[in-house]
This record gives sequence, C-alpha cells and structure tokens, in this order.
Amino acid sequence: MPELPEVETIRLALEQRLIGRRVTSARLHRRDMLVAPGDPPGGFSRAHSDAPPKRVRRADLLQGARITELRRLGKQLAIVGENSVLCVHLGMSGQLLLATDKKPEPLGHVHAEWRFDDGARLLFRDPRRFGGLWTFASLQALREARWSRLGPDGLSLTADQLRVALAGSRRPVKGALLDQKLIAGVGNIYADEALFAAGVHPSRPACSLTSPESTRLAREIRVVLARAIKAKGSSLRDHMTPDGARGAFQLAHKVYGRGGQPCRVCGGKLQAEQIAQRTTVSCPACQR
DNA sequence: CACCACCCCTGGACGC
DNA sequence: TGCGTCCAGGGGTGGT
Repeated sequence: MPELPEVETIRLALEQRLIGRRVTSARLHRRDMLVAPGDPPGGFSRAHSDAPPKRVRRADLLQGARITELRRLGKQLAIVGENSVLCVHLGMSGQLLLATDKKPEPLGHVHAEWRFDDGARLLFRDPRRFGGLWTFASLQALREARWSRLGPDGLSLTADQLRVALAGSRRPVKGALLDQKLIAGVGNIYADEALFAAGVHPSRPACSLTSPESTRLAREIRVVLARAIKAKGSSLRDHMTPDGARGAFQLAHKVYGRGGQPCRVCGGKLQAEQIAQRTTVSCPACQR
C-alpha cells in the first residue's frame, strides 16, 4: 500500500525526528528481512527465519552512526548515516513507527528496531513481509546497486520523461505506470487516480498516447502525488505516519476502490477490471 | 527484449 | 461465534 506519497510522508516525519540523532543500538528480529553487503544475491532464504533475535554487525543497521539525511526515490527510503546507509522498502504492509515510551507495545511483526541517543525508538514492522531492509556502505553504493534500476521519480516527472517511458511499448498504459523501471513511485492507487484525472483510459496502449495526452498525464501524476503528500497519504489499512497518525487522501479518491459506484464527475458507473494483474477502476465516459 | 503469469505473505472482509 | 475462502498488492523470477 505505501506508494510514493506514503513513503514521502514517512520521510518528512523521520527527517524532523532523526537528523542529528545517533543510533545507540539496533536489533534485527528476523534475519531474512535484511540484506547486507556480501549476502548471497536475492537475500536470505526463509530457512533463516527462525533464528533468534540477534545483534547485527556494527556496520549494519546504522549502529553507532549519526543520521545525516533521509532520501527517497520512488517507494524506497534511505536512512543515511555517517558511515553507512539503510534502504527501507515497505512493500505492501510495511511501517516505520516512532515510539518514545519506555514500555514496548505489544506490536506483532516488528522485524527490526533502533534506539537513538535521545531515547527515541524506531520500529520496522511489516506483517506481510513484502518489504525489506538493505544496507550499503554509502549512498553511492545504494544508487549503483538498487536505485539505478528505477525510473525517474514520479513527483518530479516531466512530460518528456513520461514520453520516453511510454515510447515503443504496446502494453496497457496502466501497466507501464506501475513498472518501477519506467517511473518510480506510482502504485495501483495513484496510477488509477492520475489516469482518471488525465482522462486517459488505463487499457490504452502506452505508445498510443498523443503528445498532449502525455503532457497532461505527467502533470496529473505530479499533482495527484503532491496532493496526497499534503494529506499525509492514503490510509486504507496499514499506512500511518511514524507518529501513528492516519493519512486522509483516501477520502479524495475518485476511482480507486470505487468499482460499480457512480463517477464523481459524470455520474456514470465506474468499471472495475484486471489490467496488468491489478484491479483497475476507470470511468468509461470520462476516460478515452 | 517485451511482456505476462505466478509466487511470496498475512489480515481483514465476507459467506455460511 | 467460528471457520473457511477470497482478496489486497510490490516486485522478483521464470516462461513465452
């Protein structure tokens, strides 16, 4: 569920709370949620998953490091320390939660936790475990190993960047928007919302968009993502800010999750179908 | 290379 | 109330 706006909301909150703080200790409860330098490619097998809670290598999980910045590309977040970088991917159900109280809450599925020099605690929780943690020696290493595989960030997507991404592809434009190699950060919610706002039907072949349509779609992608960030994201099930607040953008969804209901613009019946293995909702009248 | 089907995983919604 | 079934979906992998 966390797409670009949810991750950016988390980034902004952590930036306020963590920059300048030093990690005094870190714990990893599930070894298979972390991929460290030197680990076999593809991460750890689930066979490691029953290992008891353990301390990790000092260089891993930012131990001892002061946090200097928080970066994001698409749906991925980088917590940058003095001597190492932790890349967090939240997958479907991942959360980063801040807790200041002494008593640990009875929260399940907490796979890693950090303690900071001001007493703050940061928890990485991910019930469905589609997410994960990756450690790197530097931001440069993260860029080379992971972020180089991502397309341009959706929040600043230009019309030209979108035209390049869609060029020569006959797959449905919805599928192209979801492909992180082409555009980073757009998931099922914001793909549907941006396509609706742009008046483009999700099943249109990507390369069939006219130049004005691409320009409009790129703008609507930026706008819908920016509006969602202002609302602190869409809280449908799992998303919340590190401080436990819910986002409000789900109230502004025009098509996502509304199959069969009336279009908020024309009143016609919204259509739900499977496109690129994702439930896709659109308005047959408003989107061409 | 382009694209698609499948799989990973758990909790919540829903039907009986 | 409780149990079974289905569905949500990002992204990696392997097949066409």
